[in-house]
Amino acid sequence: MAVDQVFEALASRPRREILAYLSAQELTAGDIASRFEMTAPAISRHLSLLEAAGLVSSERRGQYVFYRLNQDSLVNTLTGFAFEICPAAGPLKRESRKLATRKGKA
Amino acid sequence: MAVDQVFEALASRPRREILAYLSAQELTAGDIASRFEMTAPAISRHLSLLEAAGLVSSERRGQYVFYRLNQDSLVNTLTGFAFEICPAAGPLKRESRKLATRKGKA
DNA sequence: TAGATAATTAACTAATACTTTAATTGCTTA
DNA sequence: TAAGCAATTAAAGTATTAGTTAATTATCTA
Repeated sequence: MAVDQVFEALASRPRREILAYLSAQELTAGDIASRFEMTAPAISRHLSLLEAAGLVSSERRGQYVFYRLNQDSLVNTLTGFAFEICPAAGPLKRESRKLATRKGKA
Repeated sequence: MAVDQVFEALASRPRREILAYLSAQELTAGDIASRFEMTAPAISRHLSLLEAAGLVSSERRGQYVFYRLNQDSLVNTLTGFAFEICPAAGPLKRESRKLATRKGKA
């Protein structure tokens, strides 16, 4: 099950920070590495893990490898799990109401 | 930040299964242990970790210690993170629509 | 083609996490 | 108070993870 890999991938602050960086824009492996106090190989491993979990995708363009976030994968897994554990409770419902409202306004 | 502990806690299949069991009803440590092929001390450690992360609460009643799920804590953290990474995207929005619809019907 | 840059893989070390058995604590009841 | 069950804590071993440096692969450019 991919859920295992996703939660494993998320159990690391630097990996979650990488996802946050990628939420704004796609970045090269080097771009990402430069944002951390860690060597490039270490970042490369984190990226492999995130990709294996299906949370990011990579594409080589010339010398560079660009990484981008797979939003759906992340959101599907997290909300899927949240709904499994507590079907329709609390803050998520509130969030949804907010979203629904915004949609109504748009 | 509690987020670290929550994601750490979720990075374990048995711990996620414990949460799933607790989503239906509160259970004693022994009840939970009996559902796994693992010794009681091992389960006890998993429970401690879940409690430290704020995902469950425990209460001793006589000989027994009852555990229950802290739904809000789980949902808050997961949706908080999901929204941080992708503000209003995809399946969560769909989920919310579904919820909003159900609410309309109720 | 040779040299330089980007990125990954390999090999190794250090730190963490998981599980087990054994010992301990808390509560109940005969 | 002693015996017994529930649960946790302690101690110890094993395995996994995260990080480093060194070597390798891929691409670009002079």
